[in-house]
Amino acid sequence: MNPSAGVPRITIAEAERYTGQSVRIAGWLYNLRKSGKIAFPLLRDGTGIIQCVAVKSALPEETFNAIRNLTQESSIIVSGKIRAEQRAPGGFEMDLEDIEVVQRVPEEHPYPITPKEHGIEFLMDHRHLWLRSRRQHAILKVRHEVIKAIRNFFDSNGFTLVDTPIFTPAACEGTTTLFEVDYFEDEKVYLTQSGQLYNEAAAMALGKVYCFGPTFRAEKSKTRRHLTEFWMVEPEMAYATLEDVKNLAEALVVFVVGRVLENRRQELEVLERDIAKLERIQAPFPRISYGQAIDILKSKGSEIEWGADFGNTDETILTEDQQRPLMVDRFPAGIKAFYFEPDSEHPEVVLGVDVLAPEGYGEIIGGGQRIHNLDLLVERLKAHNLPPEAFDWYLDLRRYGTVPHGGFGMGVERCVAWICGLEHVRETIGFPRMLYRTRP
RNA sequence: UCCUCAGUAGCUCAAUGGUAGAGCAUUCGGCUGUUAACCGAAGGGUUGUAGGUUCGAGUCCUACCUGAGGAGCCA
Repeated sequence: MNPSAGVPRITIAEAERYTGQSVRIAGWLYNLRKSGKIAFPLLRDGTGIIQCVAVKSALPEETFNAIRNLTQESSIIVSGKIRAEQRAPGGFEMDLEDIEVVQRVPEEHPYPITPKEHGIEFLMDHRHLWLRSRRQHAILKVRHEVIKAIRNFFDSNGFTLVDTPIFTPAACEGTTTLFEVDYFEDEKVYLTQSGQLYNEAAAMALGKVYCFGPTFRAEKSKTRRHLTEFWMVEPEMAYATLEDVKNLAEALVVFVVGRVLENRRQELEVLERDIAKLERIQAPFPRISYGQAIDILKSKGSEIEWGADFGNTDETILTEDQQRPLMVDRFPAGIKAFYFEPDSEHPEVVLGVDVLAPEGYGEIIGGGQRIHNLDLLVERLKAHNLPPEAFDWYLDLRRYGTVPHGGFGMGVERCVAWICGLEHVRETIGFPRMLYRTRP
């Protein structure tokens, strides 16, 4: 009979509430410090880390030896009494009374990720184990909070979730390279790069909608800001103008950052994020036009000319002295997708907006107002060398009760990388898919 | 796709063209309050691959492979 069988099982996050009580905790050995007659196993269980104390004189010899001989990441269930302790990290520790070793990691194959430094190649090869580290744990918790906040924001602001297809015929926008997939006999489909076109149809049915799912880009981008598979949330609103889109994007970013500050402060501290910088993320965000951005870039020494898209260094220059995200709108038609509504006062620019995160994190949001006039849309399709017959259903939306409408897409990984203050988006998702990495 | 850099013990890194080393990890021994614990000892290597230069190559040259950073493209 296990003497601790009747003891309540708790998580480390709840430990403080059980001070003075005997409990059981199931987890993994994070680290073990030991001397001849006392040992300090650190246990993690996914909710936190707690230090246990095993004293030789207080335990059966068999139990003490089992603890002393534990290896890193062995799965164990411990029981003992929770006690406040100044010397323990976190302020609480468990006086160990009994231990059940679920699996002892054999020393012939010790846990590869030691408490010392590792290179990125090694860590990425061991991503399935790396997730157990304190830092990766914190990032995934923040990611979850960001996603939860996004859904809360839209759900409580009158939006309906309408999932859009992953398999799509041909190009959505005709710009980026897509992943091609065999679809039964003789047919090719492509992995989605955006749900926007479908969202436009859904918005005409439900008013305000959003889709939230994975997005695929077959671009051979090899930078700290790119994944081949990433998550994007895309709201779309009927009867909306560029101004409405900008206000929505601003409100979303403020809300998401606020939620992370409210619920994930501890994780931000693990990540050593400068929290003061996040606390400054309040409306209103600075708003400039593309033309003003070009003037600023030129005044700061950039070679850029009107009509060109921003490079990464341009984005950095624009945001380097910004404390809040920067909104840039009214881009030349030539550098944006076919569906952007032209500015009625300046037809050479379109009503698109990009939101650039501070601290050099680049574009986290892109969107704008869509063309609602049928003839203009057909004209733009032709100008972009896209076959109008491939967009028959999309053009229908302009035949049956067309209205001004718009929306945007926000990249979750870039957003999480910015909020967490990470060097690279590859750490913001459980198992990143990149140009030269699809395992594990 | 292009440019740059790197590849040495399980991991992180040293080594003037001249006997391949250290810390961590692992094993053994010591230690009753440790904080990436500490102290002592041991085992652990076809220096990414294939050629070449040289009396002699981890080091120099060529090609290739793998990875990283950046550019372009994009969220």
